[in-house]
Amino acid sequence: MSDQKRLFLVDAYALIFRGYYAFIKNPRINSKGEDTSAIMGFMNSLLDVIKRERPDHLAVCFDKGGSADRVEMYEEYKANRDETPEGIRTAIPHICNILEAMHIPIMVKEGYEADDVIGTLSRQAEKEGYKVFMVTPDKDFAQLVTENIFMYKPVFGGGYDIWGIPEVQKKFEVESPLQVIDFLGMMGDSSDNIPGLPGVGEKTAKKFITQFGSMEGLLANTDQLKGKMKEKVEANGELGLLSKKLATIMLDVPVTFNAKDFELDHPDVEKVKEIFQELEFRRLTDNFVKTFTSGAEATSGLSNGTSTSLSDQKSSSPNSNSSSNSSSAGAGQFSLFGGTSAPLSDQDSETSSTNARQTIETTSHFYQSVAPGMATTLFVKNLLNQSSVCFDTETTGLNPLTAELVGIAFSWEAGKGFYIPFPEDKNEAQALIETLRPFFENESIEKVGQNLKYDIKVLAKYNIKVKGKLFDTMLAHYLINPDMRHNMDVLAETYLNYTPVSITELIGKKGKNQLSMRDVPLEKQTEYAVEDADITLQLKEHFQKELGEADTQKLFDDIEVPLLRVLADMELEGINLDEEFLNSLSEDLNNDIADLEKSIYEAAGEEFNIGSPKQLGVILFEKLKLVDKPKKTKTGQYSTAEDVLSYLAKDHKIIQDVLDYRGLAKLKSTYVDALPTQVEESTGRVHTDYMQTVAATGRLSSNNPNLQNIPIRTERGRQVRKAFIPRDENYTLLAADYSQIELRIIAALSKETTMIEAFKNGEDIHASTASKVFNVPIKEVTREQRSNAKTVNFGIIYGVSAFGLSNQTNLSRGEAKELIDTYYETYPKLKAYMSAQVDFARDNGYVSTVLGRRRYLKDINSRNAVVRGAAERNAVNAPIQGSAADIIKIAMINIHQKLNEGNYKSKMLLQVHDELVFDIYKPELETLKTIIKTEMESAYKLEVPLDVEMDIGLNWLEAH
DNA sequence: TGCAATGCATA
DNA sequence: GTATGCATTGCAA
Repeated sequence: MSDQKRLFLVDAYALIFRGYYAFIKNPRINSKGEDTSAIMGFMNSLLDVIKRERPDHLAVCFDKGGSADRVEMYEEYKANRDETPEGIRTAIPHICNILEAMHIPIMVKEGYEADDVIGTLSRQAEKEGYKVFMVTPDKDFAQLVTENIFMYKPVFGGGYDIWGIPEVQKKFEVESPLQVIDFLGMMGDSSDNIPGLPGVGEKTAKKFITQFGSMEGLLANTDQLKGKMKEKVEANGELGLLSKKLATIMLDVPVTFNAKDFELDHPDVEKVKEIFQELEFRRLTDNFVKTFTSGAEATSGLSNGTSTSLSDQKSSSPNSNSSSNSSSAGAGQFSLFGGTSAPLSDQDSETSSTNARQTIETTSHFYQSVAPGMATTLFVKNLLNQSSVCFDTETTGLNPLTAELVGIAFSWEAGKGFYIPFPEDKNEAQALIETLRPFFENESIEKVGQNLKYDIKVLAKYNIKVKGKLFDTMLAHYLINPDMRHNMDVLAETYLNYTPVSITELIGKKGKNQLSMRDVPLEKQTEYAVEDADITLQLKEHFQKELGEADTQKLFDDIEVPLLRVLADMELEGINLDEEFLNSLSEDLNNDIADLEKSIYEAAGEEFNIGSPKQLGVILFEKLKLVDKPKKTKTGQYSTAEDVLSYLAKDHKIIQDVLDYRGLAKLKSTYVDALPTQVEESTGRVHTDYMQTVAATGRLSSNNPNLQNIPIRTERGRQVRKAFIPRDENYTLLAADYSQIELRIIAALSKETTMIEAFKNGEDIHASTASKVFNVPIKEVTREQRSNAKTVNFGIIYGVSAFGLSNQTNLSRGEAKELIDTYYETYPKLKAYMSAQVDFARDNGYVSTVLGRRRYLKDINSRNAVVRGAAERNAVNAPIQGSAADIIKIAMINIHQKLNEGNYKSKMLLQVHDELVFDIYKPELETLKTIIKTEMESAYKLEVPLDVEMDIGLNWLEAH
């Protein structure tokens, strides 16, 4: 019924708080020093609701004097609320004045909360045939929802959710909104200090509601519960019922809904303007006047007209502001580009006398969109005459497998660029990209971009191969300074003193209301996209010089840029996942986790959240007092980290159970349950994203999902690897990994002949080390000796200390020190090499890998021993880890090339630091085994041979 | 909602 | 002791 009268009831404090905190980082202070954030925030929300909904009836409800009844029931009710912030207390009188001037009724009742007032009024209005909307972000109100009463819930980033019965049912997993009370009662609410049932959180509460329907139902049927949970609930029945009462919104407050009073009529505009002016609200005054004068249609119509004519004016005379008398073909064609052109700023707006960063507003530029048809044809012709062009694709999302092209920006001259918008229709878009194919596939035009891997992947989906020389500014900067971040905004600010238009300005913050680039007006798209291309081009000029200075140029041309194409192919390829297998694994884990949970609760004597280190610490060390002097973390919590607990595990079953629980829970949530959700719908495979510029040592990293940390150490964990399977029955997985590559590198670099010989003779390096440091024949080395030697071998790579070593072994600090000393005596050159690295870093401020990849260590001369120590360990580790990364990158590039040249069906799928995984087409197996092994082992020549182990199998576990 | 702290998976 | 990414909890904004 569209003619049903609508009443809006506004939860004042909730909106005031929300508004206040929205400005918390940047509070609104007027010239009198008053903090007006809360008023501003609240008025914005109120006007927004009025403008959107044009309610017939509206009232604003406040709390007064807290809830006497609730405090009587439970003296700690809301006791942990902080005092109302100053900025909010001072706002209240102003808000009341404004509401009065707006002729909006203020509903309060001493001794009741706004919830109760709203609850009561909404029920009364419903009886009189109204549709009621409760304007509040507070989920507790869900209990009041009926067929005619709705929640009108503001969401972050703008807009509202309307919760009716179906939404509440879904959200809380209840049948009736009234069960929300039971839900809140069970789970409790820390902000209102409603205790709830101990040990019951959101998940358990939902389970109980489904099972028993209500708090009373639960309490009457505790015989159906088992173990500790049963005791716990039985013992706390009273508390449960009390919590439920506290959570219940009252419906019998002595207030009356009087339709006449609640009518939203014409406000005293002058009075409101006066108050706003006093508070120094300019925008809000305009907003208010627009909302309440001529009506919405007229207002928005007017503003549209204005903005259109404005932009017309600007685009009509683009050349007047164009930065340079652009050379060549470009200039002559402007008149043909019938599309919109981004506005150009006039320099007159007194640009920075300060050091303020330049922006699009303060810089002269010529950015233009190119219209379809003849203009585009001419544009492409011009494009093909260039020798180096920067381009940047704009798409509908971040996932290149699903993202559609919205436009492509081009720039080949600083301050100038063009934008080709793409139609939404797939066929038309494909037709348009075909006209650009000659450019992208031209071998002799250099392509410049920021994070080209992304653009290349997007274009690959349109069957476009990007050929020719590449210059990726992100990669360039990664080599110039690997420790910094490399996103374009930061680079522009650092190197060009320029702040680009932010993406959030265009499409909003991420979340519900984020727009797609497609929804952005063409003019804005053009500005944003061309600016990116322009800036990237300018950054290239900057970085090109810096690259030339060291081996960095070679690293860039021979390693990182070629690798970018390899990674793009691997990511597009993805890997096949056996989802059914993971699902069954998940069920097994579930059962085992439940068993452990039960056993832990029994030992603890109560239920708690095992996943919370905080709660666990209290149970273990305060309640059970398992240790005299528990170790604390730096924040003062009890440490429940693995190494601490495993030390205690043999004495206390509960600790072993906790460790097992953690292991299984981690396994389930991070791998078994998460991986199937990462399968890409369009390909049916899992596509990780390799980050080429995050690891300061030169390694790759993998995310969404991370396929470089799939478990292998524990029996249970490694089962996950069974889920990674070949493409189909014609394929098999092959894993090839470098054996001991880091130790081989350190042996070679240090020229430690003893160790080099051991590698040359193909000895078990850890046993060999043990035999030497413990002075026993290699055949007589014990398991423990080998294990300790292994730990030291690895420790060396990381920069050992006696402390660290004794922590990792069963050796005492003294024994550890002795072992390290003997180790250095055995391998004196190794020791010398390490010192030399540190000295080099001290003198030069950096260390480098075999290929000259640098890592700068600014703390190497720090007076702080801890900080300096860390830098010294980096000085030792970075060349080792980084050289290994260099070597496998070379191997990847060469193998990729061989696979392409030979037109093999087999594909390289994954890289895990020292391992490569392939989908091998069975008929190609023998040939490729040779190629892969050869390429990996000969990727880089060291004095120590590189050794690669390979295996094949029906899944990644078997292949390893 | 977003962030810090904690813990844990890999090489 | 090196290098990462991510799930969860609990609190702040």
